[in-house]
Amino acid sequence: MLSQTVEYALRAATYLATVPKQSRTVDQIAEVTHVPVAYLSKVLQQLVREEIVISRRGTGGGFMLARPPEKLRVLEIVQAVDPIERITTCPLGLAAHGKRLCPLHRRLDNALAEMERAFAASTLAEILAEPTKSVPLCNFPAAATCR
Amino acid sequence: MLSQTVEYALRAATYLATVPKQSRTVDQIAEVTHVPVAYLSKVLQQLVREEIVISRRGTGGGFMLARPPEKLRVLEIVQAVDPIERITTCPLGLAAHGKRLCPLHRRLDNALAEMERAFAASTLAEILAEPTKSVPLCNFPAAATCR
DNA sequence: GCATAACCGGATATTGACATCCGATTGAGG
DNA sequence: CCTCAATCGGATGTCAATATCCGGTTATGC
Repeated sequence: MLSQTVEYALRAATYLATVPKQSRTVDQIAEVTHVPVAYLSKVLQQLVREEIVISRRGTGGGFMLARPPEKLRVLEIVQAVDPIERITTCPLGLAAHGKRLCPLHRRLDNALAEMERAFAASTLAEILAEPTKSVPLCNFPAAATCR
Repeated sequence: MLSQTVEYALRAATYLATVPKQSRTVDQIAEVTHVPVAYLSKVLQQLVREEIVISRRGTGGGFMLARPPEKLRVLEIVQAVDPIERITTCPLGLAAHGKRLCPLHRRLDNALAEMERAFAASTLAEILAEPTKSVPLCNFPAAATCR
């Protein structure tokens, strides 16, 4: 339902949000987020192209959020790596009819719209600010307690 | 986001709902729904196993809804062919911690829950009953007007 | 009981998502 | 300007989703 790539991108972004304005190398991010390092590198490149993240090469380089966590919504990260494709025309491969969807596809598209809304509703900052008492599992920077 | 298989299963089920208690052959269903016939056959077999649809072999056989359209929810068809996998434990591959999700995965799972809710909200009967005036595109049995 | 209609199940492409590898490029620091 | 650290980009490998094919099985009707 949600692609691995989205999951990886969100983990990376969430981690970077815990150290805003600082950069981390692919290897560092991979270790904390448990994402295969080579693939994570590709995912981060996508985030760079979409200007979610900024990269710097060379010594002391790495990846850094392009904006403060308050200004980064989960939806933006999803759309950057694996966009939610809304249904805008009848998928039956029919040419000559307008933009109106049949009741079935209207409902499917509504469900997709719900997803978008849900993802647009949170920023990375909100995710990190959440109290999340009682064993903050999978939570950064408490990653050490997570294994 | 939604798999082809789900799309195909829903088209087939929606079509069968327009002729409840009657059976249609794979070829008939494939023609109306514009789904590749060989693959549709596999999808229908899945629906048979999940008791969404009943099959009969031999002359006059085919596929038929197992229940009246009022009793068939979109969600059931989705779950039959490509189940929505809710996030029940931290996906970071960590063994020794409970069932509690971190804020990030809590939100992702909430989005999945929204999808489930959206799909559970409609029955096939409701989809067919919708007024859908003004060129009922992609709509059965007006399939002829659809091409 | 034979011919025909239709689904069933297994074997086999094909395609895109996921993943790896490595040489090229860029930047920092002495 | 040389070395080292790090990303970048292209080539390649793997696997599950999609899709096809066909022989086997079951049911109908004569």
